[in-house]
Amino acid sequence: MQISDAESVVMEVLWARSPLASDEVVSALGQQQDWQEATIKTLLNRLLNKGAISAERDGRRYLYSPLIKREAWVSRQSENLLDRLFGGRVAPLVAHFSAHRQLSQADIDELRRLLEEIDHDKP
Amino acid sequence: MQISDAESVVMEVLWARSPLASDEVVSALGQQQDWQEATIKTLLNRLLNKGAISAERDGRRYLYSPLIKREAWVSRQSENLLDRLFGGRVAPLVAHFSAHRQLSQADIDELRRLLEEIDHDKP
DNA sequence: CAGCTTGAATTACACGTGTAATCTGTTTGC
DNA sequence: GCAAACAGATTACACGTGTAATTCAAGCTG
Repeated sequence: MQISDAESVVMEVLWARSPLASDEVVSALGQQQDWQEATIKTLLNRLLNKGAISAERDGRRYLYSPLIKREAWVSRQSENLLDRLFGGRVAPLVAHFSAHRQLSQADIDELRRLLEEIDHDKP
Repeated sequence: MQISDAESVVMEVLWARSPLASDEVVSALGQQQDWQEATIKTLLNRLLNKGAISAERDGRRYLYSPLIKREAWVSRQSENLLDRLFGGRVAPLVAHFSAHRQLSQADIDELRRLLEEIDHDKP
């Protein structure tokens, strides 16, 4: 199942909190997105048809919840990019960022901690 | 400038070796891609119109070369994904992979080497 | 009961993209 | 010189997407 860019913005709202009625989604997006209500309704509908979210009746309206997990979606996206751009390897990606974007000291520290953790968890 | 998925496949060929005539691109893709010649011609043309590649006349045909650098394109793609999925931070991305995909020992070693290198280069 | 209001569903429409087929103009073989 | 071949240019066409407006149905209000 494919989730478009605009749709993923709506998904993020529902991943953050759910279930939500459509007008709650609208107001959650009000700040950051310059969309008409109708646009958001369309996106909710498309997500519904795709089976990415569910709708539970609540009186005269629906409450929407994600059906797919953010983790799964993030995995698909990341692996896709990793495969296409870095031969499926993580290290070259990190190397790329270290060459092109400042990795903050905090980033580096966190990565180091991560690596140790991983090592300890390994049998 | 936006490069679509199909277009990027053609770009990869030209990034690997250039300049190339269209039929060379076709045969380079013959193995991995199941496209008609006409399709590849279309993609070359679109890339040309977008200014992503250049065409230098060579007798009755053209030789195509990339105008944008792979590095730049990779950067845009990666930062875009990182921003959308991981709040723009590298560490959470690595954490995600370590949780969801086996990081091989080779990966881990390489990451560790990378971190040391970075540390030494830092003032 | 007859509108108003309000959610949701349906319809709209332009644009990029994937995937070609066809046309056109030059070159080359007879 | 004329036909065949071939490279590039133009045209095609369906589908997803971004971005809505319009319509429909069901309560709510006076």
